[in-house]
Amino acid sequence: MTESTRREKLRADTEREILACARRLLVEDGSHAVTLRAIARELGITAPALYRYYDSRADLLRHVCDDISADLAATLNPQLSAIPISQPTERVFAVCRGFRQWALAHPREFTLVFATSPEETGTPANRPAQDHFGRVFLEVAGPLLSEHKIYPSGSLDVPERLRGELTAYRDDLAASLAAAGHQVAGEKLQLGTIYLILQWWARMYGHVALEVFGRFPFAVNDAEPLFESMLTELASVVGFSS
Amino acid sequence: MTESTRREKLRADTEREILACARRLLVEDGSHAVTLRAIARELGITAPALYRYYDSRADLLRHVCDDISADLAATLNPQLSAIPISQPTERVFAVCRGFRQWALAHPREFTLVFATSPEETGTPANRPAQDHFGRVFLEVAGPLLSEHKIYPSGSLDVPERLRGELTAYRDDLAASLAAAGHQVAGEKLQLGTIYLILQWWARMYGHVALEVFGRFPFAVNDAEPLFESMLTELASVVGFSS
DNA sequence: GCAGTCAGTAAACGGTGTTCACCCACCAGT
DNA sequence: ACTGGTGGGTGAACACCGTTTACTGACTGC
Repeated sequence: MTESTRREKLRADTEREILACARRLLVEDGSHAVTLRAIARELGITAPALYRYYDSRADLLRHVCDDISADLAATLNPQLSAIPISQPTERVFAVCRGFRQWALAHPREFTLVFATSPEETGTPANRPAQDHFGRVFLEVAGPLLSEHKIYPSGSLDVPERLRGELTAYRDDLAASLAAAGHQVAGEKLQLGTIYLILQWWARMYGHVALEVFGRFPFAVNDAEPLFESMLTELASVVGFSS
Repeated sequence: MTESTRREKLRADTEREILACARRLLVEDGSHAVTLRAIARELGITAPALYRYYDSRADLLRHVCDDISADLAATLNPQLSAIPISQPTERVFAVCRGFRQWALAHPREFTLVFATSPEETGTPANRPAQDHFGRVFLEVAGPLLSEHKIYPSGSLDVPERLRGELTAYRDDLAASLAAAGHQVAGEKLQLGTIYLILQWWARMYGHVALEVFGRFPFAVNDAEPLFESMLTELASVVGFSS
């Protein structure tokens, strides 16, 4: 952002150019087409020059991932702002629908960011990667679920073995929400809430991934009704009729 | 199976050797290591010789996929046979648990078969690929859900726009079940049942994929309780307490 | 025995990621 | 204004890769 010297400005420029070119190649021809030589060719430089900017192809792909998830968050946030905070359910729905729409419209980006095993890109455990989206999702789902402090309707207790990890995550989430301005009364974020968020995320992820990959057990031409009914069902689990 | 001539026997042998070698490379070093030259090197032949067996690397990978899902089915079926047909719920649970266990024990195989976008492997739309598993799952879930002819507890009607596709799939499934010996009274396979199976599959897939990829929104060391509670919840949706 | 089939080979083409030595425009300091 | 260093970019090279081509040579069916 704050490039003072002339050199730094130029460097930042070509860095942006590299990422943009990589994204274009990814979108148009798939991740296998994101090639150091292809990028260099397009920028009018040679492949080894790219090593001044990234340690390796894997490193470059990792940055492309970050770039993509930042874009995803930038797409979701405006849709979110259009819905008043007083309608948290609608906000969560907006995020979910937005995520699905984005994934369908950007299948290759989705695949790279959300459906590539960490080892393929050489991702070291906990990259921020999809965290940009995770934050958006959690910052919406968190308030929704915490403000109405609802336990799963099924009266499910949180499995004993999960309590420890869920507790750690609750603290992490609470801190992140506080840092973002949202004030959530600490105790309102119950473990059951965290538990629900996890299940919600797994379910939405499953649907979207299957739809993007066309891996439903039979050819589904239009999975939107399936998605919508999942949303209303999820909402009803939390205690809303939609 | 039935190789009559000597030549055919030899050919089938080296074909098995190729697949075995490819699988080993996949498991040990990831799919990027499954290389025609590496396979040839290991078999003591040269790379172009492999073209006598497969049209291309993509074609070979496709056969590896089939090999893997056949193995998956072979792993699941015995676990299944150990549970009497009179306990369909336990049978479905066994398949689900077996699938998760297999995926965790074979992350790279899982990734290749279940989480690779069709275009990467050049898969032409509807490969049997994961169908081997799909069949096992459906042949268990189908009877369970049809015999007890339960609608989703949430009283959800099947979305109008899905009825057509669900109907087509019901007929397909019924035919496949009949072919496998299971006799399912046609009308018992209600659309709501098919609908449930779809959601069940999406949910299980989502959980397993997230777990294999380590993409839960926070570091979950042991997701088994999460998985188990999902199973009991799914069962309760169908009307059983477990 | 002969002709044909077919697994396997060698060589080549164009592509890849990555490393190395080098060049040279620019910038800071005297 | 000269100088020395920093750093973006180059060219050649290495070791791979998938794939095609023309060719060999052993086995097979007649």
